[in-house]
Formats: sequence, structure tokens, C-alpha cells
Amino acid sequence: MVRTSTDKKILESALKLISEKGYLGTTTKDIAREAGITEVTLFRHFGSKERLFEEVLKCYTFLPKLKEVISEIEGDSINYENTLKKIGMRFFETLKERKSFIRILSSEMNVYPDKTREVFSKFIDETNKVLSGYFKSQQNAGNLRKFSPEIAARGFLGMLFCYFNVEEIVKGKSISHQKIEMIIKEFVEIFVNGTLKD
Amino acid sequence: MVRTSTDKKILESALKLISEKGYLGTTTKDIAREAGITEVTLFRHFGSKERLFEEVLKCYTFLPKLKEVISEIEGDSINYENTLKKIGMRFFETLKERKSFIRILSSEMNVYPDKTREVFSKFIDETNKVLSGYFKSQQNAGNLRKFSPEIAARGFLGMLFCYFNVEEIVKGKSISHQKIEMIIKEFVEIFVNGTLKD
DNA sequence: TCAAAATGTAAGTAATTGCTTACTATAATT
DNA sequence: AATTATAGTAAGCAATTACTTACATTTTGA
Repeated sequence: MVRTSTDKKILESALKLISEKGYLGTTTKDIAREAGITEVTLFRHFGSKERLFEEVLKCYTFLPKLKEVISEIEGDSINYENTLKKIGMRFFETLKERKSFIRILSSEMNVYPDKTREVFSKFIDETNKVLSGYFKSQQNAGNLRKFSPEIAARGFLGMLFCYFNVEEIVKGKSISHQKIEMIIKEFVEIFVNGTLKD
Repeated sequence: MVRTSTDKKILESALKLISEKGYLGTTTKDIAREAGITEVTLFRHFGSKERLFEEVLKCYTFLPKLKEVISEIEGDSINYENTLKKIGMRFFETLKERKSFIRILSSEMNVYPDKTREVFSKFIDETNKVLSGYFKSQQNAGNLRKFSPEIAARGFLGMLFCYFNVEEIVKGKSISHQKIEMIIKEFVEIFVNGTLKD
């Protein structure tokens, strides 16, 4: 679907307002106002509020590109600890970029369960697959002790996700790059010490 | 406030329905029907929908009693690893007991930000305080390496919280006691290995 | 048993919301 | 310049929702 500039304005406004006020708490009038158009134009472009919301979910869906991080790193012979740091950093940056969308996924799970659960589950499962694959390959190379790579990946990414969620979404802060690095350093240290072979 | 049995029925029904459909997605008619009363009775008891919701937030607010776990354990000379397992277990059990309420906290943060953020932040901060205090005392006793107890506590509880959130809330499953134990065992192993002194 | 309290019945209000319609004006394209 | 496409104006509709009112019935407690 090729997007006109009006489409884009509407989608952006919808993303912003729905992430702030919820789907049911945001009126089509609000969205139109925010986009600088009339309400009737909104309906001309998207047909209904629900269709607009579906397009928002489709348009802003994302997957963190951890695969690419691992590829880059495999070419660079960086060690395990720094790899985890880079993965953590990339993951966190992605979360920050997509903050509004993540807010919507959390809060609209009841109103629009099918798509939000699908997107959220896919996000979790795919990112975990990549990281657990990496843990496995490091185990196979004899670098790591025996543990469940899938559960460890869930743990590692879960720590980061939860930290992000609490600070940025619950507390409404914006974490500085420095602070993120510090947090990731601490988490990675625990993970490295906790997963390396003796 | 002393609760009549009708009050309780209304509060329980509101908790259930709001956790399933959201605050705005749940009508006072729905709640009345679920409670087996008429809508006018609901207003007699609570005055408004908003007031009812406030009472739900007040009534179902909780803090996991990790302090008690630590007290019990300190009397029992249980080791660090088993302590973390018991803490993890108690925390997870609490999350499961309060699943509906936690769903509401996540999803209604935009509609009712002040109280939900307050409750959620308090929950995070208090539980972290208790666990980080325990980490500190173990460091002071010379058992653990140097790391930030606050950040480690955030990490540990964050892993559990995120795992719970994804499985029970996003994916809508109910995790078996066995499965929880296994997950906690894995997470604790990483943490124990990651925080013990060499 | 009786009076007070609690709840139900039935109807209604005002406001809000998503959405539509018809006509007009503006912008873009040929 | 003329035509087509896009957007605006103004008004309105039907449905829904939180809430209210007045009267009747049932339940509870003394």
C-alpha cells in the first residue's frame, strides 16, 4: 500500500494519541485534529476507526534486528561479553525507538487481542530464537557451561525489557544513553559470569 | 471501609471485567449483570464508574511479602541459591494470584495514570529494595562479588516479571507449578553463578 | 411483627461517538 | 485552461453510555 502524505500524517497522529490515551480513549475527532485534517477526510482514507487502528498495527510492527548484530559481530571476532553488550544495546535502542508502539501493544491487548498478541508473541519468540541460537553456538564451541539457551535468552531479554518498561513506560522517564550502557554492563556481567564455563 | 457482600460482588465483578475488557471497554451495565444486581444498585454503592474503579485499585493493591520470605530464611540457615529460589517462587506466586490486577495496571495506565503508575512503581521499588538489601547483606558477609545490588535486584525480578507477563498475560496461558520451578531454577543458577565470589 | 434499609423496575436524560451526506473549495494533473 | 482528485464545511444520524428519578418490592434487623 503506497502511502500519501495525508495517510502518513493520520497514521502518525493515531499512533501518538492511541499510545497516550488508548484506542477507546482516543476519538476520531482527536486524531483528525492532531493530523491537521477534518474528520471526514480521515474516514475517506481509512473507512473506519478500527481499520485505521489495524493499519497502525501493521505499519509500525517491527522486529529488532538482532540477527544482523550477530552477523556483524561474527565477522569481527569480538568476545562473548562484548557481543552480549551489543545485543543488549541494540535491543534497548529498538525498544526506545518503538516506545509508542510498545505502549499500544501493552495497553490494547484487551480491545484488540488477536493482532496485539500476535505481534507481541512474535517479537518475543523471534528475538529469543536469535539469542538462544547464539548461546547454543557458544556452548557448542565449548565456551559456555550447560544451561537452557532458550530460558537464558528469555531471562536476558526479559531483564532488559522489564527495565525499559518500568522506566520509560510506567515511570514515564527517558533513560540516557549512558545510563543504558551502565545497566547493560551490569546485566551482562551477571550473565557472563553466570553462563561461562568454570 | 466495611464491605457489604454486595460491595464485594461488585468489586470482584469490576476487577474481572475490567481486566478482560479494559476500563473503557467495560460498561456499568456489564458489571451490574456480572454481579447479579441492577445498574442502579451499583450507583447506589459506588456513586460513579470512576469511583468504583478507584475502589478496585485500592482494594486489590498488594505488595509481595518478600520481607517475610527473607525473615523465615534467615532463621533457617538456608543457602544463597535456595534463598533466591524461594524469593523467586514467592514473587511468581504473588504475580499469579494477582493476575487480573496486574493486567489492569498494564492496560489502564493511560486511562487512569496517577494511581496505576503509583501502584506499579511502588510495587517495583519496594520489592527491589528488599531483594537488593538481601544482596547487600550477602556482599557484606563476603559471599558475593562486587556488583550493584539495586541493578541486580531489578534484573532478577525483571526476568521473572517479564516471563510471567509474556506467558500468562500476552499468551494467555497458565504456567504449571512445575514449569515455574524449572524456570526459576534456571534463572537462579545464572544469577548465583553470576554473583558469587570466585 | 414492623420499620428501616437495601434493592429492583421502568423510564428517561444529556452527552458523546463513529460515521454519513451533500455541497463547496482547493490542489494536482493532463 | 479544463478536468480530475482531494480535502473542507456543515449538518445530521443512530447507537451507546453513565447516570438519574420515582415508585415498588424484598430483605434485614430490632
